[in-house]
Amino acid sequence: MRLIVTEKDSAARKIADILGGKVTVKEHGRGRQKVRSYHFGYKDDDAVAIGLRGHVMETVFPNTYRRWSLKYLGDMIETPDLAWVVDGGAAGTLAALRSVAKGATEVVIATDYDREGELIGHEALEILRGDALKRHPHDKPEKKKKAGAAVRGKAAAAPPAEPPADDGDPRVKAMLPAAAVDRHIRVRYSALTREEVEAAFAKPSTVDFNLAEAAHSRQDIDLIWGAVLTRFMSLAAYRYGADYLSVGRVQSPTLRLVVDRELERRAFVPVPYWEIKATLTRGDDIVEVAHAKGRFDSLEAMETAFARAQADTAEVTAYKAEPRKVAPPAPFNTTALMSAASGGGVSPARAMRAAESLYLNGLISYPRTDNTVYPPSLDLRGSLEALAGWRPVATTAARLAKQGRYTPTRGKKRTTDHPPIYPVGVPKKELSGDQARVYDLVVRRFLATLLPAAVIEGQRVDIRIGHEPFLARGSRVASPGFLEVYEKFAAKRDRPLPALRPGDVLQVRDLHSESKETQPPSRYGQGPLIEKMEELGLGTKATRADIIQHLYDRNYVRDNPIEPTELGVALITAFDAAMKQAPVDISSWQMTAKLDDQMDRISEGELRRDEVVAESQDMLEQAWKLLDGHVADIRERIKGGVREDLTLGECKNCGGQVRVLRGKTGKRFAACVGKEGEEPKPAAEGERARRGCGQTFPLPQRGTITPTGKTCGECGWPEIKVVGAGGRGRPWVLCVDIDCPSKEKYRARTKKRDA
DNA sequence: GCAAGGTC
Repeated sequence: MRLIVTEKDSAARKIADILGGKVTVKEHGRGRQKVRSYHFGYKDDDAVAIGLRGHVMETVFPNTYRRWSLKYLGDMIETPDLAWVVDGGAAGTLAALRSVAKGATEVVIATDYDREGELIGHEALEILRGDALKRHPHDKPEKKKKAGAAVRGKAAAAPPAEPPADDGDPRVKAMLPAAAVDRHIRVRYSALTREEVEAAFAKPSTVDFNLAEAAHSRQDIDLIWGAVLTRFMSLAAYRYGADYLSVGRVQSPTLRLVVDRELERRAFVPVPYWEIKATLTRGDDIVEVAHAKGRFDSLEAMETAFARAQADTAEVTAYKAEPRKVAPPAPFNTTALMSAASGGGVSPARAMRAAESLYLNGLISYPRTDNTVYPPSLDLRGSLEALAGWRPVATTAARLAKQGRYTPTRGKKRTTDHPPIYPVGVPKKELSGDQARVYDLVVRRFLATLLPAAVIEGQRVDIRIGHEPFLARGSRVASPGFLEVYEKFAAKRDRPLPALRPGDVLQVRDLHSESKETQPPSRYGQGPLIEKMEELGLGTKATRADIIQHLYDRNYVRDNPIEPTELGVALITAFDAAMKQAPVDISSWQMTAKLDDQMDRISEGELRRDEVVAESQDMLEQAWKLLDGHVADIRERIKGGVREDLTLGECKNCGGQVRVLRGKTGKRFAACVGKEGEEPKPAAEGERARRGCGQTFPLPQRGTITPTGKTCGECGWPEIKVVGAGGRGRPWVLCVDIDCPSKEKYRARTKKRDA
């Protein structure tokens, strides 16, 4: 019997469908832990395909390091004593694997065709062979659990097939004879099409253990760095428990991008400039023109030109129209889809969730991919024929389906992991919310990649007013091409000028100058940030949206476009201050670039995992020593940052600071805490001495509260902005004064509704 | 209570 192990259930099912005639599905376990296996006949033998759920092993520290203490950090760096063990959450999967592996004579590793897929394949072999550790070898065996005891987490649902008793052997019991595992076969496919899967099985190979080691080194380094620096920062700043300060190879450089941009904005000095604009008419035609020079750097130069442009009429001196081709966009990979969705108001984290549901419902292909080139094996026509049944794009899809050949666009990234994201089905019921938006986007992008370029006529008219040159630009869609379905930019591209010819005369309706200032660089939106991360190699297709979400959850950033909190700024600037003498790349993206380079060398057999991890430990040791010499500074910066994040503005009564505090029940409220350095007032009997004038206000209990820096026009108390978690929803601006007259209308409305 | 990477 052949045992085929894939990385996910959908791949196991698809492979069974392609290779087998009749497929029998068996279910193992219950509820969320349910695992399916697919049984079929293949080449005169039985076969079973089963999907793991991603990684089934993980890197862990021994329990001796469980306690958070600064005195362990040196040991954690120098002798991390990491072990590679079975992931506790994978118990259900492994029980199912054990049950279907029984009697297998051949093992086929069919995990994803990328670096992590290779490691997952290696994990499966370790477990099947009985080499995998159940727990860290230096940890004591866990005590037997009482039968029927309620245990939280995934492990609880493990069926009894995996013996719960610890017989002292730290290894998982072998599922197959070593010989059968050793002569395993590795198949590699980049799309789950008949053509590719059959070709993969016809050209078997073996697991690339060097490539798997490369991924394994990343796990080790990420854990050591993450654990040591997270503990150091948290302990340095006295932020324990739920408020810990996380640090990581990917999250910290990502935070740095946001913080650096904010610091640039703060350092920005605006430069004034002027523009001259005019409105011209001819009958019903209106033309808005601007001085041909664009920006005037000096007021004098602008005024001179303005004086020379005094006239009642304007004359067209030239008119040019040039067609240019606008190429259709490349197929969607994860980043491009996230970015496009973000532009349409769906955050990357939400878009990813919606895409996941669409994929599980058979509407789009696998949503985690780097690829932007359709593999030739893809059934483009099949998708088009299906889309011909989806009303919003039916005519375009039907027309394309009849076409003989396709020359789809190609992006720069061509990878082996999965095909680009494209529609594979049509919804039976109408979709709603994020899913509707993401599906619509995927469908339109797909059709766009198969449609011809758009032809846009760019227009420019030169006009003289008085003695000065002016101009206006316009554009006209000459041939819509892909814009037929991908109209995102079409509106902007169809702003034609009226028909004008040299010598035409127009009336000057208005001539005015505008005084402006150069603008600081703008904050990152979630879409552009995810693109920047991809460009720098930070995170992966599957993790970038989560990493950004994590920065929100840790209160390092807020709002959208993304703004760092003072805590986020303090964390990054504290690092930098400590690293001044001897910079170590601990919070920069170059650290990842270097790791990538070393992983490539491991996969080529030039370096070993332990060498790369050892080098990384040396680097961390240097960084830690520098940080350790700056504990007090780091503490002060972070405390200051947090205090600033909680300070809403000035108290109208006494000029003190209004700050967010938490009550005994955990509810937050705003209170005047007095001026900086103010002495606490003598306390009444049985009460604590307090600073400030005693003024308090209730606050909304949900969302992130940020001061706007302004005061309310009606009541004079500080104004705040409340934004949902993760930058979701529309920000709500209000003043802290609950009795402010500006709230009358709102209150009247809600009262009526509640009544 | 730590990371990032898979997947649900």
